This record gives sequence, C-alpha cells and structure tokens, in this order.
Amino acid sequence: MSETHFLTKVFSNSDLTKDELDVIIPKFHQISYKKNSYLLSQGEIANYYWFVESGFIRSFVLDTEGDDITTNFYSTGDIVIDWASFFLRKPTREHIQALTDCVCWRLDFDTFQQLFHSIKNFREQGRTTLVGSYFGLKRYSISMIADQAKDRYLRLIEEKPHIIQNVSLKHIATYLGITDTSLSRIRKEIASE
Amino acid sequence: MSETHFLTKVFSNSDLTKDELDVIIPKFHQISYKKNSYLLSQGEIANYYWFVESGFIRSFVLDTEGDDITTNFYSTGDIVIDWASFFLRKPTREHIQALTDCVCWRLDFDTFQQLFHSIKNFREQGRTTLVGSYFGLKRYSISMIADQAKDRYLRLIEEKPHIIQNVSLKHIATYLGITDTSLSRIRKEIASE
DNA sequence: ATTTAAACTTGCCTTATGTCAAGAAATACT
DNA sequence: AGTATTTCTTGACATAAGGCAAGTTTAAAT
Repeated sequence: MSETHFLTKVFSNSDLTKDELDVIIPKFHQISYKKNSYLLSQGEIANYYWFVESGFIRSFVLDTEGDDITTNFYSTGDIVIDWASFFLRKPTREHIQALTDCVCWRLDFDTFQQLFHSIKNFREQGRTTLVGSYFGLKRYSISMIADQAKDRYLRLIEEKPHIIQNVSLKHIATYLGITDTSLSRIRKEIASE
Repeated sequence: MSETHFLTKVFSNSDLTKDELDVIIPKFHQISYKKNSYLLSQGEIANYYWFVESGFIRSFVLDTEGDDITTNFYSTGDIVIDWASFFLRKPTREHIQALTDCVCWRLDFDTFQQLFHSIKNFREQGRTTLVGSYFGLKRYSISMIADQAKDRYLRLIEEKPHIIQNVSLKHIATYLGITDTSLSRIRKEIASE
C-alpha cells in the first residue's frame, strides 16, 4: 500500500520500466531549501541536479554592470540543472535560488554517470530532457528577437501562469529582457483592454 | 600512407580511441551542397546531422510576419544539427541553407543510435557537443538582453571573424536581432573610431 | 561587356523601451 | 499593531533601434 513516489510522475512519459525506476528513483535524495537560499552559486561546479516537488526557483546571471538577469523559472515537476557546469565539470556562471520554501529531489554526478551508461532508457530519457531544454531556450531567444515585449509577456502568462502569480515583477521583467518600469506599463496597457 | 580523415580532427578532443574512430568515421558519408541549396527545410524531420568540411551554412526560421531570422552560422569543423528535430523525431521549424558551395559529412539517425548505445565514448562525446551547443545558445540569449547591438556586433567580429567576411549583412543583422539598416549605421560608427 | 538584381549606405522621422525620481501599495520585521 | 523595506506604479524626458525610401556600390546573369 505504498504511496506512489513523486518521481514516478516525472518519469511517466519515458520508456523506463517499473524495474528500471526501482533502481533509479532510490538514487535521488530529498532536500529542502528555505526561501532565498541558494541551490548553486556562481563559481561552483554543479555536482547535482534537482527535480522540484514543490516551490518556486529561479536561475540568474550577473551582467557586466552587476545587474541580475533571470534566465529561468522552475516549479513543480521541472528539472533544475546547469547543463554546462554539470556535464562539462566547470564553474557555473549562474546562481540558482529558491524564491519560496522548496522541496526537491537531487542526484549527484557520479551516480548519474553510472545510471547513464548502464541503463539505455535512462540515457534516452536524459537526452530527451536536454534536447527539450535546448528547444525551450531556442524558442525563448527567437522570441527575444521577433516579438515585442508585450507579446513576450502575454505568452509567458499563457505558458506559465503560475509564475506570474508567484514571482516579483522585477524578476519577470529581466527574464523578458525589459525593465520593471516597462513591464508595469505593459501591464497597465493590458489591464485597460 | 593514407591521408588522415577530416573527421579525425573533429573528434580529436574526445576520448575516442583509434579503434573506436575506425568504427565511427566510416559511418559518415560525404555530401556536397551547392550554394543556396537546403540541407533541411521547415516541416521535415531531420534524419541527418552534418560536420562541415568546407563552406558556410546558416540556419534560420520565419517569424510571424514571414521575415527570416538567422539562428546560427556554421563553418569548417562545426556540427550542423537541429537537435530537437533529430532527437525528438518531429518536424523542424528551421531551414538550413548553404551560403556557399559546401562539403559535409553526414550521419543518419539510426546509425547514430546504434553508435550512441554501443560506444560509451561516443555518447560522452555527443553529450558534450550538445551541452556545448546549449551553452553557446545561452550566452547568445543573455547577450541579447544584456548587451547593446554594437557590443553584440563587436563580439561577433571577435569570436567569428570568418563569418563577417563571408556572410551578407542582412543575415548578420537578423542574427544580432537588428535590421540591416541599424547594422550599417553601427559599422559606420565603428569605422570612424 | 552590359544589364539586372542584390547588397549596402544614408537621411528623415517614428516608436519601443530605458532612465531617473517620486509616490503608493504591499510585505516583512520586531 | 506599527514601522521599515521592498515592490509596484506613474510622470517627464532621453536614447536605441526601427520604418521607409532614395541613392550607391557590388555581385550575378546573360
């Protein structure tokens, strides 16, 4: 009568079998983060990645003027990973910060490698996830070029409504590539329609 | 006294052994493209990826107004691949076009899969390449937000000088997220310094 | 070689978004 | 509950980049 593990949902659209999941899932360990604490800080080598069970997280970088730019938001079911730092074993440029209290499940690099090279479906699943992230980033960067700020905001509302409701405008603004002032005006304009 | 194969250079910074390369490299087939011809067109499922031996290539998408936006440039030694279409087996949104006559080496999906799952170093190499592409795309998108057009152009000159010399300003402009008119003015400003 | 088309530049004017600063509203702190 | 911070909004003005059209240069085609 055991509860279904949270991670079974995360892996539900992969080809991983029940037996494989019984090997993989116990390798993940639950960890909680307090609001405003960091999962990863600039300069560190990412030795873990995470799946979010509850809470909100953002990643950001500091630009040359020291202003922070939000690069992504994460919530329930999302993978949180600095692909470059984790796989190339080099210091990250990013900060990853809990925006609320969070519960996550994390896996370390050595264990990942062991699973990756021993379970065919696990590496297929991992590759699919990475390619999905790449695709999302590509859409994002095309949107930055092709769409106006207002349209980018409208699309964010549509695609990630839970973000809008849980994250400060300042962080949303930098994610959209605009200032909080401009975002405020865009919101005003939308509200009056 | 056989010539060293072009692809040995491409794989030279991987851990692939001589024996492994002897298996892998013959799976690639040489193919030539005429200037302006397409390696891949929107709507197709990418069944190949390529390494460029000579020539210049660009990928682009069409935005909602039907204007094309260059998403990347490729030249000697670069991998040309639509990660999402190739691995998720779904129709691509991109066009990939030869800007000059080109010589490439290509591999099909099924052969890739067979190598990926049978040769540990091959999948390590592939993963590293994908993560490197992800990292490049991330730098690009951060640059779009944090840097002015002039700085993005100066950085492109520094990082890919061969592109500037071989590609029309129109294509460089859309890659930088600006119009050819603006790029022309930026060039004038730089020239007068 | 001549013609045609494409690429690039430039001027004039418009627009999206930024900057700075002040005030209002919402949250956090003790 | 009351004060201190942070977040959000708004106004006045500044600036980066775009739109359009004409002219020039360069490259392609016959």
